[in-house]
Amino acid sequence: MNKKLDIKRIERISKALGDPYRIKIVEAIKKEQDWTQCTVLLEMLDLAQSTVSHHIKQLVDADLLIAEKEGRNAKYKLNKEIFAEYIKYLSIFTV
Amino acid sequence: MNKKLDIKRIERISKALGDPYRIKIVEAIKKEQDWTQCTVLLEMLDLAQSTVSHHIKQLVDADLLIAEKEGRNAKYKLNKEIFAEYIKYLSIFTV
DNA sequence: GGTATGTATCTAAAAGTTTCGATTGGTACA
DNA sequence: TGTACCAATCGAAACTTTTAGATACATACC
Repeated sequence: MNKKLDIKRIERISKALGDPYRIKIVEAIKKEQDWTQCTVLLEMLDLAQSTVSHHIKQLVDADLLIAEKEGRNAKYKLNKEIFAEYIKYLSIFTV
Repeated sequence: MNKKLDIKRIERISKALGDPYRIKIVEAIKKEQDWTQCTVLLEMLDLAQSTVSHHIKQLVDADLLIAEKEGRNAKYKLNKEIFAEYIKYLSIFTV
């Protein structure tokens, strides 16, 4: 485990978090007990389905979200480890 | 102190860190003992002067850098507090 | 099988970002 | 005072991202 994040991954993660809708998505997923259904995110954001799908993809591609399929439904949860790795990287700038 | 970061500020900070040159800039400044001279950053990055100036501005506008003028020279240092606030915000996603 | 439903992908327009060269404005120094 | 120097800003081109509608694709249900 604990694979170091290179500059490209840091960039990806930062970019993924650099959008208000995507921040809302991770905050919403955080609030849920278990997995968050895709439809919950769709209803929450006043955006087209394809747009929400695009935002989710950015987060999944940055490894910030873990996606899973359940029949025709999709569900997501936070990848806490990647958030932790990102924080670990950033912490060098606080000393 | 300890002003909470709102969603707009989080977005700004994330965006500022979402570029490889800007990541290099903060890493370079981190490595310096004291303030980092603007010319050091200019020499380091193979980019036009105006482009480097633009990148620095993104970081300063996100409050990640503190800028100071010294005669006709500019110098920068990391705003450790803002990095710490950002980390604090992100840490909710790791629990 | 056919139809409905949930999500992803494609396409294209609009909006935003990055980049550079040119210009500007301020400070140093002859 | 004039010239050199450093950094910021302006303007425009290239590139990227965001957005929505249309379409595709899989799964569920009748």
